[in-house]
Amino acid sequence: MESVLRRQIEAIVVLTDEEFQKVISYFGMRKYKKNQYPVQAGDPAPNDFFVTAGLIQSSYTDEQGKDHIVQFAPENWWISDPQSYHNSLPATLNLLCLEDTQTYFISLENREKLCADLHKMEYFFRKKTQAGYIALQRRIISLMSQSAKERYDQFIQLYPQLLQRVPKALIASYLGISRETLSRLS
Amino acid sequence: MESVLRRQIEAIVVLTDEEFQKVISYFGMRKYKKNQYPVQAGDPAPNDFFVTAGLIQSSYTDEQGKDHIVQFAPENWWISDPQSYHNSLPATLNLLCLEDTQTYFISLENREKLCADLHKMEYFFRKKTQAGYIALQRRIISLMSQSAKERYDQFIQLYPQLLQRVPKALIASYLGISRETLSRLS
DNA sequence: CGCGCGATTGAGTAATTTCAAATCTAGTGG
DNA sequence: CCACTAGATTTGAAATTACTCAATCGCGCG
Repeated sequence: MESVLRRQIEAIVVLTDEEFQKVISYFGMRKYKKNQYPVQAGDPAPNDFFVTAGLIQSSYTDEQGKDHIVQFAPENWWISDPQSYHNSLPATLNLLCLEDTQTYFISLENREKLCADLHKMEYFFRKKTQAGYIALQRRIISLMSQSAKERYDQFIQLYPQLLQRVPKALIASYLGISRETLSRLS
Repeated sequence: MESVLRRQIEAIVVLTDEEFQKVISYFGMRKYKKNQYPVQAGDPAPNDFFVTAGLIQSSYTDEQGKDHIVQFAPENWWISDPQSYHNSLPATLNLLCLEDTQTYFISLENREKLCADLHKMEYFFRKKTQAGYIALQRRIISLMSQSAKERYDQFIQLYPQLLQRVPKALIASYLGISRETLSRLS
């Protein structure tokens, strides 16, 4: 399963075996059962997770108690509460496993050490965050310019595999619409 | 005006005078008049702009011809079409100067050279992009969980100075609501 | 068989949009 | 100093979109 992480990194920077051993030494590995919470709002959120198997979601619970899905992270995705993680603040999001899940995780401290230690990894994280930034900007534009149906159709195009794995109510929440409205989209 | 850029960078990494001279050598400087377009959709978008004076907005024009403001960049802000910039693709956004504006800009090629040349600057850009990612995630949560009025109130809290400088119709567009609706929020 | 979860359907309601018209305001030239 | 204009903002009224609440349906599993 380390190989999944290695493949992810080597899509951006090539590593020698020794370098990858160094990289992996900064990570921890942890498995979760379905319905476990890797991070709970209010608690510390010291880790950024790379999912090698299973599925995690992050969500925000608003003042009215309504849940809003921020992200789904199946295999090969990274997930955290970035605000809490990067600023060492209590979590504002919940991370919840929607399936039995295996993760490699890295603390902020170790991430910084790793970046200082191996310049390639600083490049990797810079590129990865850039790509994430672009994706979020596209999502904002989508929320502002597209109807519920258009957003749903786009979601199907982008993440067909998630349709099978995630209850529609959660997809609706991710898209910013009610489960009933999503159900009525033909 | 270089000093504005230097202050921005030194909020994150400390530079010697020689290091800053090296940094600035990778940037260009350019002034724009109000209503000029530093980037136009369809054209190349080879530069990331740091605004030292004035105000630039980025916006997306949808299929119905409706404009959606993605970002405002007053002094001390960075702005670009990140998707086009980082992937060397034709612009999908427009950057428009809302005031006479002075910028320092850097091409993707120079940014990469600078990061390779001066490790501190790779750190700077990594941290900067991280902060941007967090801000966008907060904006997504805001769009999904808050009413028009709540978003407007939050905008006033976050950017009181922009209220004076930007027409309400553009703020409405940034918030994802119509100008009429914003006008009706007391 | 019956439970429980997820998905659907119906009806009424709330928020926001659209289109149109009116009003306000700052800057300009006479 | 005033009239005028262009841009910005506000207001009104109808239409649309999506939400909420409630009830029903479907189905896999013990």
